[in-house]
Amino acid sequence: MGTLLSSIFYQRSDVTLIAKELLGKALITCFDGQERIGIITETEAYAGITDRASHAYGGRYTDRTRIMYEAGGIAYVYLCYGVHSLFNVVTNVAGIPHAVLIRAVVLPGLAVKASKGPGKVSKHLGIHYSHSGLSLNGPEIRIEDYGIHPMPAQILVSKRIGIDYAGPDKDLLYRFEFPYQYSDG
DNA sequence: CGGCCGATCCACT
DNA sequence: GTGGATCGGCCGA
Repeated sequence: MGTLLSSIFYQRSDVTLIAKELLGKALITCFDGQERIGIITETEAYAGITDRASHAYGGRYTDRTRIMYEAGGIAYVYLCYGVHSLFNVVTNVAGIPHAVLIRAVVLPGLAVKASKGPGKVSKHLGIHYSHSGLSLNGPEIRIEDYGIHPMPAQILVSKRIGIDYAGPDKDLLYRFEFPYQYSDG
């Protein structure tokens, strides 16, 4: 049905551009033989070591964050508030820890049900923080282009959520929404 | 090793 | 609008 995204797509340097271009793409998971699809409708960009909202701010390199330093095209998933697994797309080349948080998808299988909130996205797609590091071009997780491409004017731009600790960077306009309504065809 | 805190969500007021 | 749940990760001692 769709076409996989190339490593070139993920490894570009403009993380906000990639965050916008991920809108409308299909995030597909297959765990326990069950395939689930979500069309991405909301993203946030996290711009690496200079971004106070990023886990990699200041070059922080730990067992958890080292995934972000790998080459773009893999998943960075981490546990938030001891409850929620939050799913990110790692971007840029190896050594530059950029990432895009997927905040919302629409789920064709649930008849136009939206899944808003990054914790719910992972819950509905069966993603767990133990999946951090998996390829986005593999049997468990993949992202495809289904030919859904929002016009720039359709994309809502705003501040990121839940990062009030990030000082001046909390006001960066790094959140992107595409008010897409799924319908058959 | 202990303590603090979070890229959230839900129930309740 | 507010507060509690809940626990791995991070940092300081």
